[in-house]
Amino acid sequence: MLARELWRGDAARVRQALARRASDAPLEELIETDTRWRRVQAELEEAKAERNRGSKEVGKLLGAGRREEGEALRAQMAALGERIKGLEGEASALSARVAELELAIPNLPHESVPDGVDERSSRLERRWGEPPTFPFEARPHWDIGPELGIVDFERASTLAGARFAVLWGSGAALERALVAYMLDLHRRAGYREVYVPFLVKGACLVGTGQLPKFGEDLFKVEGTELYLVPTAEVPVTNLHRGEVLEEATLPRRYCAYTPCFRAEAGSYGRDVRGLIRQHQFDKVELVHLATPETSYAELEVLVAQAESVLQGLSLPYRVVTLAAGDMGFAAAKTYDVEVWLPGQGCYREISSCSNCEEFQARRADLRYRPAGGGKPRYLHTLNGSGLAVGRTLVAILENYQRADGSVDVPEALRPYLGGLERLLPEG
RNA sequence: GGAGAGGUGCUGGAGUGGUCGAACAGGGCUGCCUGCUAAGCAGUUGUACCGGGUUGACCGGUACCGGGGGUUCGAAUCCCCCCCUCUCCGCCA
Repeated sequence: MLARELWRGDAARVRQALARRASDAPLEELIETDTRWRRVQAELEEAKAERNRGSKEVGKLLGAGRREEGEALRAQMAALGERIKGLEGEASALSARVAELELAIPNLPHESVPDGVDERSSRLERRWGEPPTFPFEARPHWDIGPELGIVDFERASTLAGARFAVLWGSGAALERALVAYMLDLHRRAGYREVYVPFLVKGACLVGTGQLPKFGEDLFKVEGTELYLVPTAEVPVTNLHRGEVLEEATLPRRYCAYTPCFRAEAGSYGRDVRGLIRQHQFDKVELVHLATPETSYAELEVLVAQAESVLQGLSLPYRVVTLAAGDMGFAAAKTYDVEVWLPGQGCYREISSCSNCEEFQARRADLRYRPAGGGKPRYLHTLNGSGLAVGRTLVAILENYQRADGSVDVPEALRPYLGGLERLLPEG
């Protein structure tokens, strides 16, 4: 949510920023409705002030035994009450509409974000590692996994339909090892691990920006008001909803493992094979809460932390800055970390690290009290994957594959797998 | 799931139709006093929104006593619905 002063005071600037996003947000309707609301609100409050004065007077007159005058004024106030009721209805309808429209305006892109509306306009920041060369044709993970007997799409389909996977044996263990490895790495870097609910109220999703606009991407549990989390960003960012944190406790850096559930509406044709796009996947998430002064420095810390996971696994990757029109709803600036996938001969997103500035903080009411005292201010929220576990598994299968179909286990993971050095056909 | 109790400001805790944004106490802040600390004395101390303005000094107004609706000239106070917390019972990993 944007600060109201922003579009009330400088609509042109907001209009221009939204144009960079190629956004169809209802800014003009918002401004117009807001103007009408304020007009009615002023009228309403004036009427109420009059009634408050009159009602006090009624009490006095009746108390003083001046019955006739009191009754006359009472009747007058009753009439005024009717008018107030009408204005109230009008004002609350307009105010509700303003709130609704406000929630439909995305965050404004940071000045350092490149122009453009899709990934072709992303700006390459850096590359790390060399894509491996193979003396054979590199194969995709959807062949490698099933042949080793550790990834099973057929049985997943029997259980739940398309876009699910069953992991067997060392595949399941590898998934678990990755989660543990990532969390340990983050904890050593000073992140506080947190375990959170996998079901959340709608208010949390409004807080982070998934609702009200993107409900079709979510799974809602029938008969309840709860949603399956699409990312740990939602419960973790909402942890301090309604709180005022002391500046001395910032920045806060949290990490959390959760499964993530996404309906993937509107992505029917895309990534239909393999583990890349699933209704359910594991992810370790990083969330920072920071002051406005430090949030962009924190974004660099965050993306570096995500990168350290890939470095630890010796997986080649690159970092790009997303274009203004390619970012998520809540983000002001986003770095994508893309891992090299030999089976597909391209870099694929494995982490997305964003600074949402105060956009989510306003929605979720996350504030801090400045060190010198004074009024609470909205803090800045950041989040990033560290990393998407399923896609990391994909990257390992494809980058560590061998001619005979076996797959080496990255050194860093061996302690988590009882020293296992290589994945061989099993089952 | 069943029964009971309760939700008031930073905290404890009064208030059962008007003079209550809310007694009193604690805490915080300011000043006095003080060699320092403690104690004491005096004052002060919420948030959001709307309007005005020397545009975040200030002035006026409205709202807020768990949330929503109702009764009334007027609601923290009366009525209805909902949520949450606590205690006991049941069930359960």
